[in-house]
Amino acid sequence: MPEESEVLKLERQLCFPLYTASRLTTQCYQPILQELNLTYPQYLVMLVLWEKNNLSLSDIAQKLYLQSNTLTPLLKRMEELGLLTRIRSKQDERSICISLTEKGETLKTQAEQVPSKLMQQISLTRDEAIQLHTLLYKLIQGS
Amino acid sequence: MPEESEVLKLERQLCFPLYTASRLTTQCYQPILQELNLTYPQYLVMLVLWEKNNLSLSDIAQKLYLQSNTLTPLLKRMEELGLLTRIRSKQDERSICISLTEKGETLKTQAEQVPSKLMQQISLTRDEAIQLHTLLYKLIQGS
DNA sequence: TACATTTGTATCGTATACGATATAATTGTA
DNA sequence: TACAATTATATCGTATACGATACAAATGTA
Repeated sequence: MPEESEVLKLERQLCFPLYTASRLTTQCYQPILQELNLTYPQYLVMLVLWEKNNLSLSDIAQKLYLQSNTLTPLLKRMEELGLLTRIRSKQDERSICISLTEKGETLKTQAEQVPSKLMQQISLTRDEAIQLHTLLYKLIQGS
Repeated sequence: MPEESEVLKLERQLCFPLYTASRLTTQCYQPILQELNLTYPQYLVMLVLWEKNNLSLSDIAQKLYLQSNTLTPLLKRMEELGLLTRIRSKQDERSICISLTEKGETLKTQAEQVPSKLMQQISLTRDEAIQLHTLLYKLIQGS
């Protein structure tokens, strides 16, 4: 059992490198995504929609583990940017259907360069990246 | 080489689980830290100060990879909570010395329960946690 | 069919993050 | 020693995050 004075050391925590690696990685995206005029969370929404268009807010929320209080304003900004439309569903008036505009669809071609550009900046081998990927998903599944 | 249509899949990205794991882990802290009346970034500042008191803002910034535009308001709030003091250094009037108050020092005892409480909620084995820790620091060092 | 419950979004308030910029103190240097 | 460059914080604007709550539409049920 470690001493009391040890358990609170910053370097012993798992959360801190998680939080920091996430922030610094997002910062790595910034110059790349700036060319697409997207923020990082906006890019995530685009990834979801490029994969499957015409989703409800709650579909996106579930895929990204985000809530309406984050997504509603985020999607409104993306609508203002002309990337997508937000239309009330007729089957269920509570639900909102998010669809890519042509501009949003077209952006995908440029975005295809993003992942490789990012991986070039990252100091992990391919194997380490896969390992990290696996561990992170395990952590997420348990949350 | 993966197909174009594959490279943008959400599940292929490293950044997304990193971002999500970080957010969800921070959410795990929330009920635990609420007992200490601390937010997660405030807790990080406390970890730094419990380890070494009387640091400048830039010392803390360097350890947490944060900037003054994040730390200044954060530290002001913590000052209002009575956890620390912010006093201009006499040797260098540009610098500000952050010191724990007695209340801030005392909180450490309660905080010693936090790491184990958190680890109980996490779905990783000890080995996996160590592995993840190592990979994350490698990622951070390269940023 | 009234009505309580659930569901899908939205709103509000607060606390980060961070790029860009400002400002005052300090340092380096001709 | 004037003065340009650097350094340590602070301020501003914008965009998330998220707990708490509101609200209307849909659903379940007596």
